[in-house]
Amino acid sequence: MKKFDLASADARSQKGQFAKRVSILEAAADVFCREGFSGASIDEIAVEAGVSRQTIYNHYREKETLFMAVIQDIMDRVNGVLFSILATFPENADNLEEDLAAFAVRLNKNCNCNQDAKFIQKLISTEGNRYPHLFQFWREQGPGKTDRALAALFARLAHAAPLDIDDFDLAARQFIALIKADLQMGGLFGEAPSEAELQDSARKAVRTFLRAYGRPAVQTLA
Amino acid sequence: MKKFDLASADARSQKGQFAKRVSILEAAADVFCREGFSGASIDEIAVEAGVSRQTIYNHYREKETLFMAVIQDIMDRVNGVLFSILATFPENADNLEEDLAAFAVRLNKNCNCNQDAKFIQKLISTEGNRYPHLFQFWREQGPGKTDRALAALFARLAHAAPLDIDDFDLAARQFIALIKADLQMGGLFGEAPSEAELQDSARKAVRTFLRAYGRPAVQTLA
DNA sequence: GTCAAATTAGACAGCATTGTCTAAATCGTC
DNA sequence: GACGATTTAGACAATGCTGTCTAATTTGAC
Repeated sequence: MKKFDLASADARSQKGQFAKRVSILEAAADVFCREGFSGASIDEIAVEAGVSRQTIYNHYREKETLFMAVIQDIMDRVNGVLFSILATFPENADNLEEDLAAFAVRLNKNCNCNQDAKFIQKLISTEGNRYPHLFQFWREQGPGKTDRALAALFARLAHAAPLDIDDFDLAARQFIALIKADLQMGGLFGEAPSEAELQDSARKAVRTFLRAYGRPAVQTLA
Repeated sequence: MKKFDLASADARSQKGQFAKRVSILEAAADVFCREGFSGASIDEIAVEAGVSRQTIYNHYREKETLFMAVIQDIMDRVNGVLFSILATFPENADNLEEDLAAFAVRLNKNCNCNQDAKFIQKLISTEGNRYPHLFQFWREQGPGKTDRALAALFARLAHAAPLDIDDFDLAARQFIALIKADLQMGGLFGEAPSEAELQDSARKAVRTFLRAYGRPAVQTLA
């Protein structure tokens, strides 16, 4: 919310049609997310974007086009962030618990407690039935790909770390489930968790994960 | 969807204002869930309930009253089912994995893949911000209470079973997270999982849970 | 069968919204 | 400063929705 306001204030003061497009997309995301597709009015979006209604109709032919554009825009952004974070998955066992917990914090912060991520999650549940093809795509490109990618990363890690995993896909899904366990309740509209809570929650999740999947560490023999 | 249709068909053929109230509540639930609060029209609800629009206004003064009644109705039902299932939590360690998995299946089937449960989850995310007090209530009476109740049940079980749990609340949250791990993606609008999938998923979740929290079973000494 | 209560269909006002149109104002660029 | 493109404010028709009203019909109980 505040993020969008600030951003659109920026855009409002900037020049050029590009800035207006951005401003509209952000305001639209905000309003669609608050009110749902039918509840959102173009006028409201226009006001929040600091733009006239007609401008919106100039850029996006109709309400549905705008909606699609918003979804597409945010999906791209979320996916980009997601895969940049997957790239930081630990590769060795030097500080396994530490590294996995830090990774979990990054994942939660940027892909679960994120404004964009909340938006997608919410819109999936509200308008998912209305636009099956769009969300089919999201399902395959987003969570679907995440699970498989994470499974591969665990497989790689298992070479370097004392992990006893026989089903990497399952382990990946369970890892994700565990690190989200404490965030579920706050859900989509609660207050965002603090940094400390994120750290603590991730640490506990990883600890449980490693108790289930970690082989007893090889004791230093010498 | 089909469930509601059948139910309202029943109600339509029955007599009495009670049957009409039920029929209206069910149709309203269906339409609110499909369309959201603003997207749902009273006319649509009336048609689906097999009832005239005016009758709806007779029973529930306005749209918002009807909405509240629907939520309240479903919340009661969901909570009832939920606590009846919590009552079936295993008490001893005779068949721990088996019993926990069966419990997980019951929980998933009746509290996660349920029509009512989906409804509440969806409405929480769409209208949660609009009616904070209502959903504050849900949050405390629903998931909040579930977590604590389940924590107590694990504490009781730990007396009889070889479980190494130091934070029962955490374990309860993680148990719930794990048994939902495979259902997350299908999410709110995908096809319902088959019985076999439910069994399999629950079994794997419980296995991981017990690998994390189960002490190595005491070998029969004699 | 009678009578009161509940239900129905339909008309209706009031309002919000979408999307179009136009004429004026503003912007970016040269 | 001039000119073409963009933006703006506002009016506008069409539509759909809520909630009220009424008059006719059906239902349930006696």
